[in-house]
Amino acid sequence: MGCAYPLYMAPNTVDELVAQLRDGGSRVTTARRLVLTALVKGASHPTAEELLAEVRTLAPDVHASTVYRNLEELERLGVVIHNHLGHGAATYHLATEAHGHLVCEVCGDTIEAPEDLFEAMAEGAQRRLGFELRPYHFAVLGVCAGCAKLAGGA
Amino acid sequence: MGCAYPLYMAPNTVDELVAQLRDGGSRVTTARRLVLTALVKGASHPTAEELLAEVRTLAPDVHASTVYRNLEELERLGVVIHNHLGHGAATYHLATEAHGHLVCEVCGDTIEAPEDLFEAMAEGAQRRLGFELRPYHFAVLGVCAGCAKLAGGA
DNA sequence: TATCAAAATGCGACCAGCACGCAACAGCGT
DNA sequence: ACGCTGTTGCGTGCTGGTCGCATTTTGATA
Repeated sequence: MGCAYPLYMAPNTVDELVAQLRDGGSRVTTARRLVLTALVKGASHPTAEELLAEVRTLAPDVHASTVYRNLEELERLGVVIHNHLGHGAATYHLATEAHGHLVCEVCGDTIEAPEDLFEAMAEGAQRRLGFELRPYHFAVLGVCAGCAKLAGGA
Repeated sequence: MGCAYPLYMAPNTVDELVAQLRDGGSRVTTARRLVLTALVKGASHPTAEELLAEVRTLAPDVHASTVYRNLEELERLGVVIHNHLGHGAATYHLATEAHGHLVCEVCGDTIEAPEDLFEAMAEGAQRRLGFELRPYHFAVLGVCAGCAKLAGGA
């Protein structure tokens, strides 16, 4: 899997991401550039389908499988990361924006977890089970403050 | 894969689970009884499909959708719980055996997490974000001791 | 023990999300 | 500008699961 490690602090313009593509030996195509553009400019946790829609606003003939394959390739190159925020489609973002997610099971809201939230657990899992946590790939679910209040009050 | 965790010896006989069904106002059918039997006697984290196969060894005509609907109903009654151990199909177990899961992204092995592993994180999420963790529904992924050793050595 | 409404089942159609094989096309080193 | 080879569009297929509907079964009541 992994190639290069995600940089800390990448300016992440489309041009720079394109350069990463070239460095990785991949070709730069219209569809690919548009996928990257959508990732840079679009909403924060887009699904493949949302990215496709975004891409199609500029290039209506791009096919869904192209987006899937591009995302796969971009992930192989360490440019993007996908994660699973509960049921349903995977979501994507730039690798430089890696972070854990807390997802509310009630309202579906996604909170980006503070860096250090997983630390104690990661340390415990490592020490006690030899298990190296990767808490970014799958979200941790629960109930957000707002929904907990509603449920408690009702 | 050996799981055999010392649960608190829940007296989950099929008969008792059937009684829970009756108490909940549901009817007791052959298919339902067989699903419960498969959950009690079968492997530790069966998917719906595996349960179906198990059920069909005794009642070959049971339909997949029946198993899905039964699992849904059993969950509604609080008899079973499903969780997601990474990609692929959901897995089911009796509600009395609720526990978190650590799943190895490399070999797919499932470790049942010690009760207290999530405590610090749950406390932190609660205090800092008002987020009430429910770490049981979705597994936390990572790399198990064996696979980490292989990767490190190689 | 027979009756009967409601619940559950079998069956197939259908859905989302995604992977894949293949022929045509296009990027880019030369 | 050429040609190798990576990429695309398109259709097809797969897994995991849901839904509508006609038929069967359950279990409360008579």
